[in-house]
This record gives sequence, structure tokens and C-alpha cells, in this order.
Amino acid sequence: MKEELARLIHHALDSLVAQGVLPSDVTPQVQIDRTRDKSHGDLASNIALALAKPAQRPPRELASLICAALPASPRVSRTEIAGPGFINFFLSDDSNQAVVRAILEQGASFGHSNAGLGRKVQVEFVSANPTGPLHVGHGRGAAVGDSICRLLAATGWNVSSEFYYNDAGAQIHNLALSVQARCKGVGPDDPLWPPDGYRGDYITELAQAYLHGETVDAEDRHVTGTGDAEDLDAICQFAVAYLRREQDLDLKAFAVHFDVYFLESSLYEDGAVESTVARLVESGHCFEQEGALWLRTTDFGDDKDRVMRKSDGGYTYFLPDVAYHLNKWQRGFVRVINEQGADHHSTTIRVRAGLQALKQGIPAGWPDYVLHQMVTVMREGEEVKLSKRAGNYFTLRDLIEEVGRDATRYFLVARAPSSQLTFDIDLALSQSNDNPVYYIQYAHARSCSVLRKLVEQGWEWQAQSALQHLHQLQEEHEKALLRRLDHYPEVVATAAANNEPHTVATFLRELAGDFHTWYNAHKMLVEDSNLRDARIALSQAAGQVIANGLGLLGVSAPEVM
RNA sequence: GCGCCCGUAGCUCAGCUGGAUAGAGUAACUGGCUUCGAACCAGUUGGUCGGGAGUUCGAAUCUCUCCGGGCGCGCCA
Repeated sequence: MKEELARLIHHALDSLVAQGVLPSDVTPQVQIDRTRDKSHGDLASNIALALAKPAQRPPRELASLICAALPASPRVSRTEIAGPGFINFFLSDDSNQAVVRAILEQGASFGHSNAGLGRKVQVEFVSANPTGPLHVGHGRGAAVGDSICRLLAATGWNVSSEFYYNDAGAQIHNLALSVQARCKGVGPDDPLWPPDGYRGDYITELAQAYLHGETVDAEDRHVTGTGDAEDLDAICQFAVAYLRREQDLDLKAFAVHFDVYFLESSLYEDGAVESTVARLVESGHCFEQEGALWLRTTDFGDDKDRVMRKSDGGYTYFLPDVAYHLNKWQRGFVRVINEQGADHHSTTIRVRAGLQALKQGIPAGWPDYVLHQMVTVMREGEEVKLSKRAGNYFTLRDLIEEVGRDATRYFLVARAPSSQLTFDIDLALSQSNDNPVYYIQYAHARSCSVLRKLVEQGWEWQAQSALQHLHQLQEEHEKALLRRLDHYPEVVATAAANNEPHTVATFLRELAGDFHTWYNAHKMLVEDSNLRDARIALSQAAGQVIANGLGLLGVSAPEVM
């Protein structure tokens, strides 16, 4: 519809140029917005305000000239000039009601588009090291990252989700030492306890499983404990598999799936790290100092240079990061989105700098980063501390078990990632019935319920014939709902383009509100069969869009609650 | 000290890449179920969009500056 209006306006502007009202050298950006207030019509353009200066005419006068030059369209019922010079467009009933037909015909694919053109996009998220349970911060990453995947798939991208983890570094060594200590009956308060050991209770359980010779089936590996407390390598293998499996279970409970698990160790095994170093040296952006090899990342906007290879010969994490992202580029992902906690934000400029130094033709802003701010968990008015090495965890699993998957996902994805999030457990528990997610699901359940009721009363309803009667929808509440539904494809497209799944959540809250308001104001199962058909069609359409939108957030749309 | 993020109603947060009178939820108060599901709806109260300056027809939104909070500043990952 916006395109249609833009075409009409361009047509009008052309004729004004021909009349000499407008100078011929202006190339206006025609902007068309949805109006916030329905008394301003359905759509509005600020074109007269923007062109007032080059045209040397007052905006309102110019607006009336533009309106006069607009070609007639069956989709526009009238125009109006308002405020400082806005042109407001009131769309025809046919135009507004057409969305119901589109929704019922397209069903689950309504709102989908093809902006991605089938191109390859990768979304990397969670990427927790297998050293402990997933906490709520990981949950936020999972909810946001997974929704971004769903949005991209809905907008025509060929999506691959990826989980990157370190299975061989210093933290993993600490993990193995911690498990070994527990195997030997050494606790955190013992002098023999490893200095940076993991103190959580899950380490004890892990050690027991290892000693009992349990077999662990994780997503990408299967390991049986040998029970040998002296074999640190065996302990390490088992511990990684064990915690991977725990994380798998959490992610499964959260309805999050990964296409690829990428191991940091593979970058060393296949020589990617070495070849990356060689290429960087070749680039001329490296230098040696105090026995270490540095990359001059300040050449690419970093505030200080970075060490790649330490004086002891080992690599810093920076280098595998660059090698990993080169690998992503080589796999053909024209777009990559890294969803991470904001505490990693300093890596963004570094990774991009490293990629630029490689001179592989990688765009300067590649990859995208979505950085979510910290999640603070409150319980009984106090902050729950999330310390990795202390025992007092509050895990993602705990949260899902307490408030449910749907509510957890909705809460974690409904806020802009750039805002800090306070997750109040008591609130989520005690007022779980007032959760926005239930409010939205209830609207969906109601639309299903009405259809059931209709059948119970012996009436029939068929989409095809109902669509003949859409002109019956004349109530203001119905028009508001139609406007909202029509907005949905644009919400999805914008959310996908900007990596902003929370805007879908906001939209759904508003849509559900429109639905509930209408539902309470007007009876659907009326005697007038034409009106009844039309209202059920609208109700079905609203239910469909709610289901589609919730699907993008990984939240279920139950038919009965 | 430097970098990134944030500051909007008592509380939790939206605000569509600069638009018209800044919105929801929650809390408080007042109403609405013999009628399709009251997990709902209608209404009232609640604001110096942290302060100040700038850019322009127009700023919560962009720029600068100050104040306040979070995160990060390692030859750790």
C-alpha cells in the first residue's frame, strides 16, 4: 500500500514539475508513515513539509497543490491536509479489509517476505563454554538469538544457527582439575583444591557420574567415564560431554535448536589458526615486541594494539576468534549475526579489525553484533548473584521450571537487548496470570473458542463465503483491528532487518489488546449470518497472526487455556 | 582516565531510523459476568522524556556538554 501511495505522489510531483511549480532538480524522498491517531487517516506523508523550502511555498499550500494533482485510486477514499502540512490518506473500506483475505489465504506464511533472497546468513548465539550450567544471561541470548533465526527464516534468508565453544582452553583445564579433585574427595575448602576451581555442586555430581562409569550422550559427542581419577584427559573428555549434555537439555527445554556446533579446537587441528597468523603477518599490520607478536588493530580504529601470540608461544583468544570469523566468511555467509553478552563488546572492534587486516574483501561492518545487557535476577527483593565459581547458581533450567518456557522466552525476548533486564522471580511467579504472554495467548485461545462455539450452535462457517461479506466490518473497533493486522508484515520485515525481535513482542501485545477490546464490545455469534461470517473471518485472521507472531518468538499458541 | 550501553508515569518497559496532543503493563481508585471464555473490558489518577545547549518547519529520537547507573579496558577466555 505504501508503494502504491508513493507512486501516486511521485505522479503528482512530476506534474507539478511540468507546471513549473516545483524546480526540476529536486529528487524527493517520499516518506509515508502510519498515523498514530486514526483521525489522521490511515497513512500520512510529510512530502509537502520536506519540499516547502525548495518549492518556496508554504507547506500547506504546496500540500493542496499535490493533493489536487494526485491521480484517483480505488484504494484511497479521500485525502486531507492537516497540521503544518501533512497529507493524510484515508483508505477505502475494500483496501482496509483486504488484509483478512490475505491472512486467511496465506495462513502460517502470512507476514513472510523474501528480503533475504535465499542468501546465507548465520546466527551465532549462546556459545557458552561447557564449564557449568546455562544461567539466565545465556537464556536471554538463546531467546533473542533463536527469535532472530526465526525472523530471518520468515524473511527469505537461508539461516544456519551456530554454537561455538571452547573445548580445550585454560577454563576447560580448570574444569578437569576441579572434577579430579572431587573424584579424590577434595572439596573447595581443602588446601589441595585447584586455585581457580569450579566450586558448584554440579561438579560433585559430575565426579560421581565419572566414577560410576556412566555414559554421556551429548548432541555432538558420546563418552563413557573410565572411573580413573588419575587420568586427567579422560576426566576432561567426560566432563565436557557431561556439561554439553546438560546444556543440550536446557536448550531443548527452551525449544532452541542449533544446526552447527563449532569447536574452537578444530581451528588448531586444521591449521586455520596458523594460516591466519601467516596472512596477518603478510598483511604488514603486525609487529613483534617483548617476544610477543602483535596486530596493529589501531590501524582499524581500535584504541590499543592487541597481542596475538604470547611470548610463551601460545595464542591469545583473539587469534582463534579472527580465524573463526574468517572461516564463517569462507563458508559463504554474506550476513553473520553474533548474539553475545555486552561484557564481550570489546571483541567486536577487535574481530572486525582482524578481518580487515586479512584483506579478504570482507566488509568493514561485518559481522553484525547484537549485544544484550546483563540480566539481573531478583528474588524476595534481593539480587541473586550469578557467580560462576560459587555454588549459589540460579540457572536457566531453574527459571524455566518455575515460570514455564513460554513466559521465560517471552520475558527474555520482549525487551530491547540494549536495555538491562530485571527478572523478578517473585513477580513472574505470583502474577503469572497477569503475564503479557498469557494475555496474548488468551486472545488466540478466544478466537479458537469462538469458532468451536459456532459449530456447537449448529452454524457453518467457510472462509471463502465469509470473505464475501467483509464490508460488514464497519465498527471502529473492527477498523482498528484491521489496521493493526495490516501492519504485521512490516513489523516482521523491520524486526528481521534490524535484528530486533522485541518489536514483535510489542506488536503482539497491542494486537491482543485490540482483539480483546473488540471481543468485549461486540458479539460475534449474531443472528445476521453475513455479519457473523465477517466477524468470524476477522477473528480467525487475528488468531492466525497472533499464532504466527508467537511462533517467531518461540512461544506456543494454545487453542485452549 | 578511555570505550560501549542505558536514564521516559511510584515500579517494569515500548516509542516504528526526526513528525501531529509521549504510550502500554503494573500499582491505586471506580464500574462491567442469567449473554460467544472476567486469564477480559471501560474509566480516573499519575510526565520538566536525567539537566543544559545546538541542528530545523518540527527533537524522547540526531550533535555537543554535564550528572547518574551498568559493562569492558590482561601476553585471561
